[in-house]
Amino acid sequence: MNEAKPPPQRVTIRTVAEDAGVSVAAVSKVMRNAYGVSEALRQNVLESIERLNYRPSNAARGMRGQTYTLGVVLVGIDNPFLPQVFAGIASVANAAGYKILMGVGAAHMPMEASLIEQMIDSHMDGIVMIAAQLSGKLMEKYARQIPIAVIGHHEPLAQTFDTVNANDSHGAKLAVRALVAKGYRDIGMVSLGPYRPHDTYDVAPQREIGFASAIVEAGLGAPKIFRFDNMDDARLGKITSFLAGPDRPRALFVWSDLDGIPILNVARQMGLHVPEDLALIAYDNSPVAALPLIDLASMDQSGIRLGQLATDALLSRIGGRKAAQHVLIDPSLTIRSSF
Amino acid sequence: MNEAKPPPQRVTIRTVAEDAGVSVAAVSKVMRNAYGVSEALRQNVLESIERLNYRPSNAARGMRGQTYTLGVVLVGIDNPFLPQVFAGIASVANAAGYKILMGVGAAHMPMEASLIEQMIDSHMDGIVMIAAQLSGKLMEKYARQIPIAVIGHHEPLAQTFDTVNANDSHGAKLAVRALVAKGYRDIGMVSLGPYRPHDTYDVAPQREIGFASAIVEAGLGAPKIFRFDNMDDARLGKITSFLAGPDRPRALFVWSDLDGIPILNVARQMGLHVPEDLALIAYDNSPVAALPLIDLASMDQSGIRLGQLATDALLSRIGGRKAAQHVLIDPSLTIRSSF
DNA sequence: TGTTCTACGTAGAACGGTGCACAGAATCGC
DNA sequence: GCGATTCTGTGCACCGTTCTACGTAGAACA
Repeated sequence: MNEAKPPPQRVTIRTVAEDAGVSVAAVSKVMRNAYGVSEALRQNVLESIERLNYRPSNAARGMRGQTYTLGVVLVGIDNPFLPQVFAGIASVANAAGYKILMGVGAAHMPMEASLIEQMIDSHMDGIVMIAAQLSGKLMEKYARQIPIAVIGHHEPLAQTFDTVNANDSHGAKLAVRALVAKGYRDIGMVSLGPYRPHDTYDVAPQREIGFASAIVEAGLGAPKIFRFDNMDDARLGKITSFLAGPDRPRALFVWSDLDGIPILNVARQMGLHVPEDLALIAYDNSPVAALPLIDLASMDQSGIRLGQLATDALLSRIGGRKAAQHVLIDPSLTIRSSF
Repeated sequence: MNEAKPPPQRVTIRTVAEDAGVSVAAVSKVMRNAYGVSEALRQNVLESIERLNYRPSNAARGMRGQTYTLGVVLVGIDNPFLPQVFAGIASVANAAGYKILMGVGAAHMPMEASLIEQMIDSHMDGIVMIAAQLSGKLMEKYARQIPIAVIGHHEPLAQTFDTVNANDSHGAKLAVRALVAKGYRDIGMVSLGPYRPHDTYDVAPQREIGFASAIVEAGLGAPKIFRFDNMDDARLGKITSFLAGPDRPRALFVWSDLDGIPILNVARQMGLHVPEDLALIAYDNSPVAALPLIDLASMDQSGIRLGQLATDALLSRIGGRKAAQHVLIDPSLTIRSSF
C-alpha cells in the first residue's frame, strides 16, 4: 500500500545549505555574489550547487529581490522587423545575466495592458515594449510600477519611461529626397489608416510629418497621403482600385513593408511595371523586401541597434537612473530596383 | 525634508482583506472561486477587489498553487509558420483563463534547456514547445518536472510528454504524388542539412522518409535527396551551383518554405522558368509563399489546429492525465503555379 | 431539548528565497 | 598586548499567496 516513493523533492536553497554545511543565508549570498563571503565558503557552496544541480526559484526570488528576468512585449509575432530587434535585446540582456520572456500584444490595447500587468505580477525587473499601442498616459502609469523602455513610439517628453527610436520623420524625408533625386515629382504616400489624431507619437504619423515637410521643401505642392484601413478585409481590393484609379501618383512612399509588399504584388499583377510605371520605396527593410523576386527599396532602421539601445536604457534604469532618456538614431535607405 | 510620500504600496491580498473586513483566506478563496464562500461574502470581497484594483501576485501564487501561466518555447522568432501555431495556442489558453509567456530557443539546445528551466523556476503550469531541438531524453527529464506538449517533433513512444504533429511523411507523399500526377518523373528532394542520424524524430527526416517511399511506390528508381548546410553562409552559392549543375532534377520537393523561397528566387534569377524548367513544391505554406510574385505551391499543416491540439493536450495533462497522448493530423497541398 | 450535520470563515503554517542586524573571529594600529 | 576595526557567517523576519485543520453557528433530526 504505502508506496515508499519519496516524491522527487525540488532541491531548494535549504538542501544546498545542508549539503554544504552552512547557513541558508550564506548560500543566498553566493548565488547573488553579494558582499561578505570568503573564497573557501564560496567554493564549498558552489560545489554543492553543482552536485545537487540546484537552481533558485524565480518566483521565490521575486518576492523580495530581483528575478533577473526582463519582459518583452511585442505587437504581433508576425511583424517582419521584430527578429532583428529581438536579437539586439537578447544580446545585451544575456550579456548582463538577464533572461527574457516575451508576450504578444496582438496590437490590441487591453491585451498589451494585461501582459504588462502579468509581467509586473511575475515580478520581472523591467519591460521592453516594441511598437506599443498603449497610450502615453497608461504607459506612464505602468512605468511607475516597473522600469519600461519603449521602441517605436515617440514620446520625447515622457518622464517615467525611456524611448528609443529611429528618426521616423527624417527617414521619410530621406525617402522623398531619394525619389526627387531620381527625377520623380508626382510623389504620394501610403500611410497606416485610419487616421487617429491622438496617435501622433506613433511611427506612421511621424513618417507622414517627414513626408509632408520633404514634399513642401522640394516645392512639390500639397502632400498627398492615402490611407487604407489596416483591419479591413477588403483592403487588398481597395489598394487595387487605388492603383487602377486616376489618382495613382508616379511614385509612392509606403509607411511600411507590411503594406509595401502587397502593393508591389498587386501592381505587378495588374500589369504595372515597377519602377517604369510606378516607383516604390517602403519602410523597415524586412527580409522579404530583399528577395530578388520582390526587390523592394526600403528604409532600414537597424533593428538590432534599436534593441540594444533600449535594453541598455532599461538596465541603467533598473540600476537606479531616474531621469528619462530618449534616444534617436538615423535610418538609412537600402536601394533596390523598385525606384 | 521628510517628503510625506507614502510609497505607492502594492495592494496585496491583505489590503483587500482589511478593506472588506474579512480574513486573508476568505479573499484567497474568492479569487480561486474555491468551495465554501457565501454569496454575500463573495460580493463583498469582489467589491473591495474592484475598488482597490487588486491583482494577485503571480510569483507568490506560484510558491504554493498554480500560476495560470503557460510557457511557449519557440525555435526562432522568424519562422514564418509560427504566427499561426501561436494563434492556435493563444486561443485555447486564453479561453481556459491561462496567460502565455514565450521564450526563444534560437534552435540552440543549451538555450532551449535554459528556457525550460527558467519556466520551471517561474512555476509555470505547463510548456508548449514548437519544433524543439532538444533530445527526447532531455525532454523526458524536464517532462518529469512540468507538463510538456511538443509540436513538430515526432516521438510516438514518449511516455512523459505529449506530441502533436502534422503527418510529415504522409505530407511528403502527397507532394510527390501531386508531382507524379502532373507527369514529372525526375523528382528530387531538398532536405535540411546536415544529416544527423539521431534526429530521425524531427520533421525533416520524416519528410525524407515519406518522400523516399513515395518515389519507390511510383517506381521512379532510387530517391535523390540533396542537403545544404543550413548554418552555412555559402549556402546560397551552393544552391546556385546545384541548380546550374547537371544533377538538377526536373521537379523538386523542398522540405520547407525556408529553403523553397530562396531556391525559387535563385532559379528565376538564373533565368530558369518555374515550372517550365523546374517544378517546385515546398512545405509550410507560409504567407510569403502565397504572394503573387512568389506563388509557390506548398504543403499546409494547419498551424492553428496544431497549436490548439497541443494546448488541449497540455491542459488535460495539467488536469491530471498521466498517459501520454500523441496526435497526428493530415496536411494538405496548396496548389500554386510553381508546378 | 439535545445531538449530529453541514456550510461558512478563520488562524496559521507552509512555499523558497532575500536582506537586515548582529555576533564572533581575524586583522590592524600603536 | 589591547582596544578598534574590518571581515565572515548566522538567525530571523519578511515577501504575498495557498491550503490544511479547525472552530462556530445554524439547520435538521430524533
